[in-house]
Amino acid sequence: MANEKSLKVLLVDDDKQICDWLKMYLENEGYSVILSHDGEEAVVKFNALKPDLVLLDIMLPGIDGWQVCREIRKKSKVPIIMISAKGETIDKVIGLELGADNYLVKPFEAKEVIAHINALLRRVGTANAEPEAKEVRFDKLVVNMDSYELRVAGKTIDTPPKELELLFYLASNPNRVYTRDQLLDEVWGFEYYGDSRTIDVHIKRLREKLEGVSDKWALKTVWGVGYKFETEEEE
Amino acid sequence: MANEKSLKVLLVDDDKQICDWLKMYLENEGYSVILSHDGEEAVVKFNALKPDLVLLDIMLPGIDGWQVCREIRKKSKVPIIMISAKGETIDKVIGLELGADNYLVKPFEAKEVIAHINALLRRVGTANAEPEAKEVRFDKLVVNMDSYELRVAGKTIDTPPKELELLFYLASNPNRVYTRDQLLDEVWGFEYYGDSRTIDVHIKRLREKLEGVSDKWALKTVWGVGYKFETEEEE
DNA sequence: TTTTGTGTGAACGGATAGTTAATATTCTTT
DNA sequence: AAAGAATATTAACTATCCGTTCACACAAAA
Repeated sequence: MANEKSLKVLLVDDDKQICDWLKMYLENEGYSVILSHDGEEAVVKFNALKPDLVLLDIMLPGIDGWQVCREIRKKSKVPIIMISAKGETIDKVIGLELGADNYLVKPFEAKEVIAHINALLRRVGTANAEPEAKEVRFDKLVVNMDSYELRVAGKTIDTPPKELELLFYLASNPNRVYTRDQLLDEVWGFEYYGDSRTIDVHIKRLREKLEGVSDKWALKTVWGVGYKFETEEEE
Repeated sequence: MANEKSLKVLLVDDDKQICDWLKMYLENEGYSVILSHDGEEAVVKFNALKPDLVLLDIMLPGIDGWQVCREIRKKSKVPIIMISAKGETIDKVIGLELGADNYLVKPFEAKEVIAHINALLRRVGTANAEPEAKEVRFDKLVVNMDSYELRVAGKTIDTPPKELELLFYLASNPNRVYTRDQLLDEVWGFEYYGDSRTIDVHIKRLREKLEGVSDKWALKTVWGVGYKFETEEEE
């Protein structure tokens, strides 16, 4: 059950009371919630924050929910659930034809909304199962996290998971220094508590594997700070 | 945008009047409709006819809609919309948690149902875009899921279904690692709860059957992660 | 030099996978 | 419907891997 969801939900409704109420329930379910009380702002926040799902009221000051839905659909297939006090069939049909995935009529219980969100994300999750290959490439180096493979000069090198994850993380953000604690948080996981010298050992083993392969990049120590994947390449 | 691809909808409801009424509207929209008035029959028809979407009433003679939903979800991710006169939140939540994609409360207008069907199929459509290949081939290996046959170097090898399904799934996405949980979700069905060690045993038996056949591919263990079908072929 | 931080090798121990066999379940056959 | 066969799952045990820690050597700053 790998359902660690810190998924972002954009909640758009001019009724601030409902917003706060729903926000509480959603956060309680493990979602992080972005609030917006008008259409303009909703579109801006959507573009900026790339939420994983949108809860969209129709009645909004300024541009209405229909319009927001249209705007979002121009660029994105993000799951959209419309929520509205208007329960007429024609409204539902319009909403769904505009590209919404569902239409819930107020008033509703929080449980219901959450169940719908979960169901929709479950459906989408399977659909978008494999977006882009998680892979970084530099001169003679390929780290692929789909196949958990490290290839150096075309040759596959057997590498334990933690080493690979560490290398992938560093190489994903080249030239940026990370402290040992940051690496433990990011690669090992937030709740992990252990000796930060573990990092050193993994770095050492990676260096052995990558020794003398290329002069275009390297795992560098930043004394007193941490480690970085250094490169001059543009990739 | 009436997509004229004659998608099959399985409509399960014991109320024959509603069935006929909905059937008419659906066919008018270009869907072909399979009717079923009880749970047993629904499951049988589902397995036999592989509909593209299921409309499922809860109140049924014999096994009820919940049970039918569970049965279907054991094997398939087909879109399911529950339709019921019961409008309680708890019913909706249960339905959605059982794996349904949506829940509509009777009475409703046909337009609404159709809009929901279209919306859901639109959402799923992106996923099923690729016509599912029922056969994968690699050097000396053929896995055919129509005939449920495994052929190795031209020779048919008797293989139990689960083993074959597992191999097929892995080989369909070569070089990609799947955790045991993912495999249980994808091959066994997402509502399945079981010991992930089961996977190991199936892998072992597959390896016995495939041992030494080709050096162009292999079932590989990725330690601490899961399994993958590894190959360098372009297929 | 002192102090603090890093490199390195070895070793321990827990987590993970392999394997076999027993049990449960499903499917066939009568 | 019951018995039997085939398959799937679980359980128990073993083998192995690799993540972690420790100790000490070494390097950099002050």
